[in-house]
Amino acid sequence: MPRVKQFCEEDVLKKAMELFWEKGFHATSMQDLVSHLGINRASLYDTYGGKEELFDAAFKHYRESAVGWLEDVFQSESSIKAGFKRLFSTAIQEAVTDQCRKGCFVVNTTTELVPGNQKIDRTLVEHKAHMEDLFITYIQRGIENGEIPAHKDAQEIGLMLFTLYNGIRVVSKVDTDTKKLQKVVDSGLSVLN
Amino acid sequence: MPRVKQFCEEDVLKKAMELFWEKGFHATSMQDLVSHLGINRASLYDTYGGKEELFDAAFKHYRESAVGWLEDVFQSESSIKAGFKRLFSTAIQEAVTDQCRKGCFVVNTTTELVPGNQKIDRTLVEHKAHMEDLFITYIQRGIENGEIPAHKDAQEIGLMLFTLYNGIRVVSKVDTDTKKLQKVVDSGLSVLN
DNA sequence: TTTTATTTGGAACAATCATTCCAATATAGA
DNA sequence: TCTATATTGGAATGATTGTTCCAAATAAAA
Repeated sequence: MPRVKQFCEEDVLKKAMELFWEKGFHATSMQDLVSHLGINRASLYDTYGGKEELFDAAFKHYRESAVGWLEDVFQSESSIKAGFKRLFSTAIQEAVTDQCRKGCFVVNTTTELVPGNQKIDRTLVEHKAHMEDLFITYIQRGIENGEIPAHKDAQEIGLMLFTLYNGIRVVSKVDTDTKKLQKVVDSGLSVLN
Repeated sequence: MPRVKQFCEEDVLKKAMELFWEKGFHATSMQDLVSHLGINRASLYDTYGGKEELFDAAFKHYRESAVGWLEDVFQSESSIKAGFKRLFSTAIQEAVTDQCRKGCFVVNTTTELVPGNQKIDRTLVEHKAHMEDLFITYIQRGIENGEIPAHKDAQEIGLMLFTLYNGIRVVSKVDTDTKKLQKVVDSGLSVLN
């Protein structure tokens, strides 16, 4: 009768996420996954269907935790500028620290799989819209409470900072010079003044 | 005795570049290349050695034409701001026009193959340094001739605009809304004032 | 314990991968 | 012409791809 999975699906997704994140969809083989997930090949197909579905699940896991974390940051920081500073400095620290140089899973997937199947395309469009909305709404809040000059265009600045964020995830894969990356952030955030 | 290639190597490189650019290294098969380059499989191996060497050659072809084009733009435009505007608006137009949504070959390669073999890593580091130098020197020129306020930090702005440029190449693969992309550019270029 | 559901290891599959080889053909210079 | 080099089509290589299947083992529910 009703039964419970004997392996921890969260752990499997986490490890699958790491693999796809580091090597990309095409360069990650099912053999890689079977070797590292700690789950049998048959169970893997039984649970997820196939490589593409497993990728979708792992990618979704990444996006949800990334968005959740960002919402936390934007909600918990005392000022709008502090929120953005923490967002960017975390990205820099992640890039400098991570030995694998994985970068951002969303950016990697965008450049590898777009344009691909419609499902991935739609997912990325929706995710981008959600992220932009978070950025813009957050800036709007800063304008309303007087932290950011009222004449500023929240959408314009929000879109720019989101784009810059994506750029940082790219360039920091090649060059992890913290000082240079910090200059990029300083210059970018100057639009908030 | 000395002999001349019977196929045009420039055309072959161009077509190989298009394929690798669009689909990436791993997703492009030798069969794809043989089918589209108009050159025989044996000749291909005879001339380049293998898939990786062919990729290197095609990637080099891209970088050289891209850098050459950028140098032209920066040299020919009347003002520094006009130079950057043309750089960015060309990127936007390319993103909006291209049905394949190829994006930027350098960005795609960075996210797909870093960290990979040392050769690619070194190539990307050198290319980034070269591009940043072009950006920074160009801004420095604007400061010296009075177009850009003297108190501005050329390196800081140059690094930021280069990073933003990379970001645009990413986000424009997902969303080709010209107005939004133009806002990103406007906001980014505001640091020159 | 018996029953039912889940996981396992491993074999097997057909397809595709990058690469090599070769005999035949074509093209150039002598 | 003759000779040397290039290019061709196609077969063959061995490795790896994603996927399916199955009998044995394991674990939970009855």
